Amino acid sequence: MWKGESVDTTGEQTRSEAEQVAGTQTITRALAVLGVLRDAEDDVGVTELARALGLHTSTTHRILRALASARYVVQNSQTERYRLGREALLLGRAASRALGFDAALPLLEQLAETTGESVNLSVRDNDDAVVVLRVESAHPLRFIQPVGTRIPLYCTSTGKALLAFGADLYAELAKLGELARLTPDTLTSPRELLADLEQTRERGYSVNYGERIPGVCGVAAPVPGEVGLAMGAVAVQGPEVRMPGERIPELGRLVMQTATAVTATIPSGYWI
Amino acid sequence: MWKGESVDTTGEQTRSEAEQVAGTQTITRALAVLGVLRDAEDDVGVTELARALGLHTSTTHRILRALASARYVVQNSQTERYRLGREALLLGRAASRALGFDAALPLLEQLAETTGESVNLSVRDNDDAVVVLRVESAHPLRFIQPVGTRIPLYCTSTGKALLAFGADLYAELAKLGELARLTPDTLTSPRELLADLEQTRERGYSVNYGERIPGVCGVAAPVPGEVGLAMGAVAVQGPEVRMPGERIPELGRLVMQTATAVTATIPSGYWI
DNA sequence: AAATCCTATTCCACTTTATGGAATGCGCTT
DNA sequence: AAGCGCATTCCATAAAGTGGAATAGGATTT
Repeated sequence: MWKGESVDTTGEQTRSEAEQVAGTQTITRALAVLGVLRDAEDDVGVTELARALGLHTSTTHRILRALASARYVVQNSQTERYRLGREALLLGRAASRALGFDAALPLLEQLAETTGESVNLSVRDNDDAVVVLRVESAHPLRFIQPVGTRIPLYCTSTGKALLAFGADLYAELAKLGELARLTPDTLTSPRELLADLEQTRERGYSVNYGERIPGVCGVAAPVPGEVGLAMGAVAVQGPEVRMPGERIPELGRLVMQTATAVTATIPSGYWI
Repeated sequence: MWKGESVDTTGEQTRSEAEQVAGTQTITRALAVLGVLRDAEDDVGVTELARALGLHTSTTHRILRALASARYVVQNSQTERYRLGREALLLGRAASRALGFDAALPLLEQLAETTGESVNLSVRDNDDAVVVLRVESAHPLRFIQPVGTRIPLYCTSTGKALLAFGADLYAELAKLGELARLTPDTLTSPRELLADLEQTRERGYSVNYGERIPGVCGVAAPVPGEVGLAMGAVAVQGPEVRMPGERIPELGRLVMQTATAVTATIPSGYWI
């Protein structure tokens, strides 16, 4: 039944995620359902959800009912489709407090005020970084990156800070694969990137000058964890016009200062 | 085994919650674990968690491993205890967006600025209300109520708005039980409360003048849902000194206006 | 310093629980 | 009017989670 000799279209891409943890299939599936809902732009139907995860509609429906009865998801009474619910919201608030992000926010706010630019805190997530906390610049022209945004490692200040101050730099570089050219300034050769990362290590902060999005710059510093490796990164981002070359060292200094301060707000013994 | 002839201390209080949804025991248990972690002040150990839920440590541990491998919880490397993790945070952000709270926030912010007082949006949750969105007053002396706070129905502006504009007023009143006297101004008789609620219905907004906490006042209006009943309430809260009697009608008008505007931001077809 | 207690964690036979094939009913399109 | 796609329900099957028991480590007590 599980091998699925009758079903041929689905049940192939799911394997890699689902087989991570043995003995807890149901929970893993439920969390996968929440994950799809999290990334969905709009409401999702049972069939659509089942297809995305390679599950049966029957199974998916049962999972959704469990989640709905706990109010982690809500069902649209008209379309019968689902989206995240109230309890998911409250869980997030509690997590923000538990992980010390509530305490880190004022530090980011101060950095945003001092520099006048958007500030965010990101952490590593598999092959990307993901924004977990942010403060927006007050300028009409500002850089926006909502919480939850996934950003590539090789062409962003945040990503380069995580790489440069993470474990196993060379292994990481080998894993990156092709460095797609996103702008004329993107570092597309491993050699160039390595040189940039070594410079980042020396300086203590990373710089991105339009390598991912033309006209957008960033300066980032690692948030040191228990063993000294980066467990996250604080970045200041804004348009090139407001971040001329001569301003970078000062921004670097400020970002490093904030990143170090953020460490103290994050409960020790954890690796977010 | 499930009846537990050997185990006698646990497994009694759990029944009521766990038996709600049939066919999804595992998920319900996992969500219950998340719920305990959500409400916990500090990190929680496996045994403690198991005891709180009437589960076996073995089961609890397996659930935690599943949640941890999806990063919904993290384990302290030193104490081996657990707390909420990064994915819980991101889920909350997505839920906030999906439920339209991101859109409602600016409306509350404007009300907070206009009135100078703390503002929150709350929804009904079983026998209480729960704060889902809030904006704090800028005053040094301000009323603070973090998101997730549970507040009683009978002695708060929010709660009275939910009661007065909810379904089945008389059934609700009967369910309330004893109206504990929290302050000299608490309405402790059903008769008084009913009169207040009827007045609330006529006015369109509810008023709490130190009925729960001495010196703290609130004015709240219902957020009308699809069928006209309150699906939530917007409240302005502050110290008595800044909210004299003659200011109440104006506050009521503003709160009603905001509450109505909030309705438009919440996706239709849902009942948060 | 040994003993005791209380942890988190692992293992594995058992059986409860989730599974998914099939069927239903509804609404929309062909 | 038939056909499709959807959410939903049912139920025999077996796979998955369960929990008793055992292990190992740390902290506190004797």
